[in-house]
Amino acid sequence: MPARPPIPFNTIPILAPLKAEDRAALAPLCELRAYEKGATLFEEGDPALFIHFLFVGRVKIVKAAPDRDLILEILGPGEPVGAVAVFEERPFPASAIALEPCGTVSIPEREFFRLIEKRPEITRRLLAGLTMRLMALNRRLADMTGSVEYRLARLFATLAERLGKGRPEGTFVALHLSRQDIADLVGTTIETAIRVMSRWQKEGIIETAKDGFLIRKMEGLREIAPSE
Amino acid sequence: MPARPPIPFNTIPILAPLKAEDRAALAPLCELRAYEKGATLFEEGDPALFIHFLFVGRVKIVKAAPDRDLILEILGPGEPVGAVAVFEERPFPASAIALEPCGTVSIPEREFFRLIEKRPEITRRLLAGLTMRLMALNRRLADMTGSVEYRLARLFATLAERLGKGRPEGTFVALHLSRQDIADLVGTTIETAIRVMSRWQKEGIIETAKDGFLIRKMEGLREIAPSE
DNA sequence: CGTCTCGTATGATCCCGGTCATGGGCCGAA
DNA sequence: TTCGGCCCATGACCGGGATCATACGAGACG
Repeated sequence: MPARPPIPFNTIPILAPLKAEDRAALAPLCELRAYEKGATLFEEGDPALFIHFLFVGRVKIVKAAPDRDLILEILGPGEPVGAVAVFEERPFPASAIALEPCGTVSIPEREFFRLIEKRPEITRRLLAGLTMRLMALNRRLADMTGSVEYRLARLFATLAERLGKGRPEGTFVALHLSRQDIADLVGTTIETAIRVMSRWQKEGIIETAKDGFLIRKMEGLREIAPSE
Repeated sequence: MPARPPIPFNTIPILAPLKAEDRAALAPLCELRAYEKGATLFEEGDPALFIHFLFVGRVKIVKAAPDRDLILEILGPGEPVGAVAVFEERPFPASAIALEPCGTVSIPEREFFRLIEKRPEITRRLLAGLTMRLMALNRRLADMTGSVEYRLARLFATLAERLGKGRPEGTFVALHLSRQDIADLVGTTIETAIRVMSRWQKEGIIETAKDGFLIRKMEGLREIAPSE
């Protein structure tokens, strides 16, 4: 067996509390995987044999809706991917696709169960993570009733909040999303997404860069979608 | 101190595994509460001081959206109400309103934490419940992109699945919902909800009774909303 | 170099569904 | 009985956004 790269436990909050002995026991059972941009980690309907933990890159969780698709969430480094499916012992209810080059630690389902059996605090962390996602989903569900422009404004407001960097010209969100992605996030068509984005571009509210978005006028967004 | 009615632990799956001694310790700290139809258990923004467990009746969880309201879920006997807010130590993110006369056992937040501290299997059950709700929400979110008729068909299909009784004339769902409730569930206005419902009535698909709905043609619903 | 594909952009058209208005049945209060 | 609410129902109107069609720039590749 060739030398294996070390598992980056410390970049994964849920696994960070593991002690050295746990890590040593777990490490040989994990797989380290790399995915290119656009690659599929798993597809809706696949059996959930592994739980994946992202340590680099971002992944979108996509559910195929009757007509068009919908992006349920975007996960970043440190987050578990496909945890609920593994926990429920069901096939994945949605697909996971790499938005950027990604790396995951993938733990076989059986090992994962043994792990949470042994370490209750992991369960606690999972619980905390799930409740947060539940509340976020609740919000999104409620937001889905507004206009497309409203939903888009919300989207960029929360993106800016979660991963925006302050800059002299405005707030920069270092995440490339195609117009199609944007449309899938707010549940609309690519054309309308494009229309709103180009209008905002003209109005100097937001600007699309090669590797992300520059929000020039946060107030512009806020007056479209008064944040609560 | 007057004699207190016994706490119906056994009707609440999450609390059922408690042993006699736990129950004896917990009982004096719980409150038994009764709510009339239409009464408010708690309102969006209230501090989450109690976690409630329903043992009779049904409750709707409503979030006030920018323009109209949206019913996030409908909870029945045995289910926890407001668990996530308590767990996150935040104010309730939505309101809970009794759809029918309801009874709850309400446990003070502190006692609840002490409980899950002591009994890890309760945490497990919570986790299982949350993941199920998460998956249900995911589905609903994806469904929100379809037409109103599609969403309504989905609504009644899942209602029939969850609490429908077989009858010679069709499937009966013993749950009274006003047109406004129906509209809030699928995120539309009362008028369109009424329109679709009366058309379906004419087409002999569904019928509104005093105390619920009678679905005469499940196939009628299925061909509008092919269930996965 | 052409051309093929992919993402972006924009206009024309049409329809679902939101809004406004009106009316009817039912029930409890005066 | 009459009045005032509340819920259900139906019609007229109009606008946001989906759909269809077309076009343009950029990178990939023979």
